[in-house]
Amino acid sequence: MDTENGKTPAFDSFIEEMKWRGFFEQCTDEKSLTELLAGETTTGYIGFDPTADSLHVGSLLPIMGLVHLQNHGHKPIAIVGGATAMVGDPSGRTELRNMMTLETIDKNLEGIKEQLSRFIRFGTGASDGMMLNNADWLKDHLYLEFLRDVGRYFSVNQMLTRDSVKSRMETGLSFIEFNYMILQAYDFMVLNRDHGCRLQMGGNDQWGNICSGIDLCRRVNQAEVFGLTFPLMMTASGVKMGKSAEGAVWLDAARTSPYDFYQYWVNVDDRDVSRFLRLYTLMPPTEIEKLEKLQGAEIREAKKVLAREVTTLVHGKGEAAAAEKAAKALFSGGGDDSTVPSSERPAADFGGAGLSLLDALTDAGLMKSKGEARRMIRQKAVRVGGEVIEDETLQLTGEHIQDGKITLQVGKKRHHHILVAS
RNA sequence: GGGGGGGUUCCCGAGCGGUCAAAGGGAACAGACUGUAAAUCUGUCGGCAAACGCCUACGGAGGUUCGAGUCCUCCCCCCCCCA
Repeated sequence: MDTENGKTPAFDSFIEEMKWRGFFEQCTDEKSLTELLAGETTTGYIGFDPTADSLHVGSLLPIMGLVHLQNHGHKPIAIVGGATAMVGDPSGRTELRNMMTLETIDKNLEGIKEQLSRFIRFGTGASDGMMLNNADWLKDHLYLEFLRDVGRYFSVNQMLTRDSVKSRMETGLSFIEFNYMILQAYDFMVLNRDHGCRLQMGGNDQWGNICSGIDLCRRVNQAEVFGLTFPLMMTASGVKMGKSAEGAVWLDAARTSPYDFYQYWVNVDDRDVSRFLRLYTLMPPTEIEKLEKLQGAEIREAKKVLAREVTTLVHGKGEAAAAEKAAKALFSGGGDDSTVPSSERPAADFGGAGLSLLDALTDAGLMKSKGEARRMIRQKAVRVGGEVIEDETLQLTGEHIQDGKITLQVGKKRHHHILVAS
């Protein structure tokens, strides 16, 4: 099997690497799947929900799954669920999600495509990735036809035993959600039929849906296909992966700046570092194992490597280096701080009475409201030019400008520079 | 179709007609301690306001009351049981 990026993988097999890196949760038939992967270029897919026009850190795990698949010479397919997003997957949810309009979904698809192409090499070669929208084969079906051709293969009895359904028996499950499983199974069947896809991967909450797809492939295509699931990612503190103070951590630089993205990873819990290095970077095992040996405060070094690696994967080397520089300037002192999150204001704003600190904080996005800004000041959390401010009514004037900028800081970690345009 | 139980601030969840911006817990944020970690302790946690206070919120729309998250009517949604 050739590896097209020229590097020799540290692992002989995809499965072996997935296991070492912590991606492997369940597999439908590990032995046969291993044989398949060893013998031929295998096509595998993962579905992504276009519920927003950007993917977030939560999607990074499946993305990396596809990346590894491709690195081992196989062909990854990313399905964007244009059709299934209209239905809403009940897996892992407690209530019916809001339905999305076709226009929104279309818009979101574009953003996601763009992002995925930074991780996966798309093209027409044997192991080049493909991106497909399941609306293409789902949207024109007639109900009766679909029931007859596909619905006949599903046993309600069996569907009721699926976790995603069972767990909703108390809170309720609408018929439209109940059908999600069928649609996802149908996706797999179509991919198998039209693209020779033999493997579906996904989070462990997808197990039931994946199994349904495998059954359908066998029944309709007489094909043996496989499923592999990843563990559901929680941080050590039991929070869903990818949440920060400002909400979700996005892969889109416009939504989450590379600086904030970098900070997210530098700030992970000690207990998560090793796991994350394996899951979210492509570093070779020997290097990761070296970092895993670090103890105490040294773990910070491992976090920096983690942050740099992941930021590089998502935003590129340049942005990662800039974020690292900014972090160094802010937390270690000295260095180039030109890439710290900033905004611009005309010098005139600081003439006369000046600009109220409260407005400056809220405009910079450091605070959601002036009330919050006041509270923070009372708690001695706000610094201007490094000095703790205790006066809520402070006006920013020329005297606060140093080197053409005013530095704002909230708490230890949130920084912002107001660049004063002359 | 009939009967019963529900819809509360980010989440869970309590809430006698006034003292409810609403108990308690979680999450989150800040301060102390640290290592931009964890744990711990303390504080904060709808908006505007320096403050008095004003505004917006308890599924939706009306109503009764000096006064309603709390009572009444209608509507929407969810759960359970029966048909």
